[in-house]
Amino acid sequence: MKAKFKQQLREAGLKVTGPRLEVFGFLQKHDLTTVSSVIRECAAGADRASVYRTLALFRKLGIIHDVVAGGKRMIELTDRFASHHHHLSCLECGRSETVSDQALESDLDRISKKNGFRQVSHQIDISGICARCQDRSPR
Amino acid sequence: MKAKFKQQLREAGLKVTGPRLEVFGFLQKHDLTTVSSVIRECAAGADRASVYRTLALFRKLGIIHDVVAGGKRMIELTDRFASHHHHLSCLECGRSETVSDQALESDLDRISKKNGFRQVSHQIDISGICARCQDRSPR
DNA sequence: AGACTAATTGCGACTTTTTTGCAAATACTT
DNA sequence: AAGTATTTGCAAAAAAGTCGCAATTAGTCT
Repeated sequence: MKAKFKQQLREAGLKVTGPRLEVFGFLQKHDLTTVSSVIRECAAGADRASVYRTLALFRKLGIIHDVVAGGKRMIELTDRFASHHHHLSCLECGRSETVSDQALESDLDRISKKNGFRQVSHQIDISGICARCQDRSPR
Repeated sequence: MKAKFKQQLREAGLKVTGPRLEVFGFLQKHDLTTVSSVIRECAAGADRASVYRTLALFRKLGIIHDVVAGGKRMIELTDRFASHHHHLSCLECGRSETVSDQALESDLDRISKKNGFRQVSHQIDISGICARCQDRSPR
């Protein structure tokens, strides 16, 4: 996966640099994360400004995308660098579970086609209370 | 709809004020919008700080929620004040179309149940190229 | 209608987040 | 190993969001 990443950069005439590897590595370890986490955790290997520039670049290259999970803005690797999935976000504990569902995917395709839309990507976030939190504070 | 809004405020012991009406009215007119648009367009009737406070309040009261459309962070009225729907966002022209689909909704219910999740809300964004933009710049 | 009171506003100062210019450093080519 | 275009870190600036507080206002009670 890291090889594919390097290849994509080189094919675009871009350099494989320390900050880019650092940020990419972090994103691989923490699939769903925030900009401020990346800044904080990559501080040793990448200046704040470089993190912003790197994230902007990754976005443009389709390496990451922005999503909302549990009402908060997050970033994560796109399907090319992580398996396609969606999120169930718990509003109480903040954790996000990952789901994949074929029927869901077909519906989204059908809807896109019906509207003459050429789909590039999609994202789904289900917010609610996870099983564990329901047990802990029953209602 | 505006009556229901006023009622909700009063029932919560909150006042119906100029800024709140102004912001609510703007949100009704521009379903999918951004914080900065609200600030800009409501400047006459609400100070920047009041807009932030008002939006925070609306969020807490479940009057608005944050969504991502076409990769950008937007806000819109929740289902109670606008009919439930999702978005097809064009990455080229930036416009968003609205869709409702029952099969999709059932999928989300099924997925939530399967994971023991008590669903509170969900959001979907399909990003791509709309029919019009495909015609204009064919590929 | 007028007075009372708690909620809300606008303002300005402030913090946080994001962007930008530029000289120095670095990755890649030859 | 040198050459070059890209990228980085830094510092400064712009943009976005927050907060305290005195003044104002909506709703209530007479």
